[in-house]
Amino acid sequence: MGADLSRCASVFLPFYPCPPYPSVVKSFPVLPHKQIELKLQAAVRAVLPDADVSAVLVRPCPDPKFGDYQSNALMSLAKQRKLNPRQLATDTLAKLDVNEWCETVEIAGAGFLNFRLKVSVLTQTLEAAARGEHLFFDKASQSKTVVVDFSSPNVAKPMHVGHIRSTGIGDALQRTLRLLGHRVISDNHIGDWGTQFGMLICGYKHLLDVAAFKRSPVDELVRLYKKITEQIQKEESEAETAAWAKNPNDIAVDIEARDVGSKTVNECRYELVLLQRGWPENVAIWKEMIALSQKQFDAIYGRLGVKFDVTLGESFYNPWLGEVVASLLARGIARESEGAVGVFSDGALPPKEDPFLVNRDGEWVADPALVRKSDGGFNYMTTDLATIDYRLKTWAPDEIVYVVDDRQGPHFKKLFIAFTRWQPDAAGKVKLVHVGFGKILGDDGRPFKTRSGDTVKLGDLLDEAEERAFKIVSEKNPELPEAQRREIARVIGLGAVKYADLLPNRQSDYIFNWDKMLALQGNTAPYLQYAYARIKSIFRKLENPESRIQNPELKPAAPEELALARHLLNFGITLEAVAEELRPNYLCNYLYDLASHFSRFFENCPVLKADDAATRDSRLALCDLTARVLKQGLETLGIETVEQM
RNA sequence: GCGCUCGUAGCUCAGUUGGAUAGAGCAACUGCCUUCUAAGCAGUCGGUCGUGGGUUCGACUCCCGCCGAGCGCGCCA
Repeated sequence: MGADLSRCASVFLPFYPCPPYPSVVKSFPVLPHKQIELKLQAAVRAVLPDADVSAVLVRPCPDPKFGDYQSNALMSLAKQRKLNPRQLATDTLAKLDVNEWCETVEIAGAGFLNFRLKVSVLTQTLEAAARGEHLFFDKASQSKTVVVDFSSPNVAKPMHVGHIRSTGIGDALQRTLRLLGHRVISDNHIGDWGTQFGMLICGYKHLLDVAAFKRSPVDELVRLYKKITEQIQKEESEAETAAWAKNPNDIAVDIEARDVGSKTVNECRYELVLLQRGWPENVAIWKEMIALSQKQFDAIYGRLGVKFDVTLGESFYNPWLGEVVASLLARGIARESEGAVGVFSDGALPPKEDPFLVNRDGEWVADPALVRKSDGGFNYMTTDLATIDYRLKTWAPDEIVYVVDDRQGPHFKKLFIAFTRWQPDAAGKVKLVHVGFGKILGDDGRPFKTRSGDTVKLGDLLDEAEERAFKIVSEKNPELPEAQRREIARVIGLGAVKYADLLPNRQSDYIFNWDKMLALQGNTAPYLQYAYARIKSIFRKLENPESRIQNPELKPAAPEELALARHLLNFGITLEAVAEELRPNYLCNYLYDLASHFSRFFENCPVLKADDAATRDSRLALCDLTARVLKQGLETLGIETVEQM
């Protein structure tokens, strides 16, 4: 890769289509809690003109007996300023006029403000939603551009269970951000470059089973990789044994012998060099491997309904890597050490927080981020630096989000600091975020494998999920035609798997369990889908479905109706929290609560057989709104719904 | 050794700027299908939030010590 393509990256950038900026119509917030919040912030400013009111928030009450919404911001504000919290609350209340939306505001406890929504406001908000004016969330007041980097499988390897987390979380995040009106570029940074291609090409040239390769290319590549690895190990240990026999007293000899003793290792290195220098035969083989792997990735993404705006693998950045290292050297960010080039600590941070230092036996020693190996090859740190540079120049994002395993935390810490030192101005304009997640473990607490010790392929997992769901669907609804049962099973099975992965806090490891992952009871996707299907069933039994919900009047009166209605209004708060903290599980829990509220309503409040027409129409409208939020919420998690199940 | 993450009910996990009596699912037990889908609802049982201190009007949440688990720590990604 000798050509100097890289003096000014932007000149050479190929064109990749990416989503346009969404048109954001700035309007008054549709949700009452937001309007109360704005009023409250104004009141606080009136009392404390220099206060930062961005943390003055209005949240749902944990217990309805306190009211609908609360703010506890005044207590922390009072604490910071050593004021009496109740006095501050009283003063703020004097400046606060929320009569338009609330009953009398109460000061409670140490200084909580409790707001109780007027039923008329609740009703108006619901009716506006029923007319299609909103769905309980506001678009972001400021649209951001966010690059979401997720999934990133490796070429020549099958996607396995380990990929669900990055893929599922990343997809849910991109969907959430888009829903809130942000401009998202989802990028699949696939692993299509690296030393393993030396081995793969070597295997391809000598050991390829053409028929097997045609049948299942990735499986054959995995076999080749294993075969070559075994061969190398065998040759190395033979060389080592021979060397020991010859020279039993020389401790160093075995290491050297291993290194030069394997014919295959040298062949692999040679093939890698040929590839790196652009030898046509090797490049063609490499490209074929990528194309065939991509086909398999696409099959999985198709099933999962995951879409990427761009797929720019590691190799895409090859032309810039030399320039990156040269630039780092020129600016004194990196230096040479033992033949390699690395970014070292600049001493700006205390040793404990400095990712470029590591403590060994009480001494802080250098732990550099290598950007060029002593053999001249580049490291993934180099690629990642080039990638940030490219993304900034191409899309000018406000944020780049990496949905990657927590174990790579130290790498990202180094990467972000290295980039900031390299390009301080550019770095100041972007927020770089590592969205880490825990491991999937087996029952034994060790990384999850099949009984035979292999990793579980993602495709097999999805098959199993659909199969299990099909059995249940067939038990529950034997009268449905098979094609429909298959389709229901597909939606239920995939939904169960995705939801089970999104529900736990992403940071924690979780123990994989088939029954749990494919469970169809309790806090699971099928429970939410079931609530949706029950609503749809009501509408199927209605004579004139559309005519009844054109411009309905909402009269929530029963406790179950009111609780359901109030919960609908919290959809937006939840979506914002997901986008802010990049945690899709908040949405899972919101939707589970929504479905629970609906189930209670469904048990206690007859809809079609309501006492009078007005109540029936009001309840129908409430059902319709619940269905719309459930569908939208599930869709935002990447989960489909069915009309009947 | 050093660093990071974590430790909440028998099991698997939530717990939204530090906030009001710590929640759910599974498992166990008890009721509810001639009324819109029982993949459901109602209820019982079950926790000194690893442990000992500290900060605070208030701590599962923040700080420190200890115990226990997992992960990471120069030329793989």
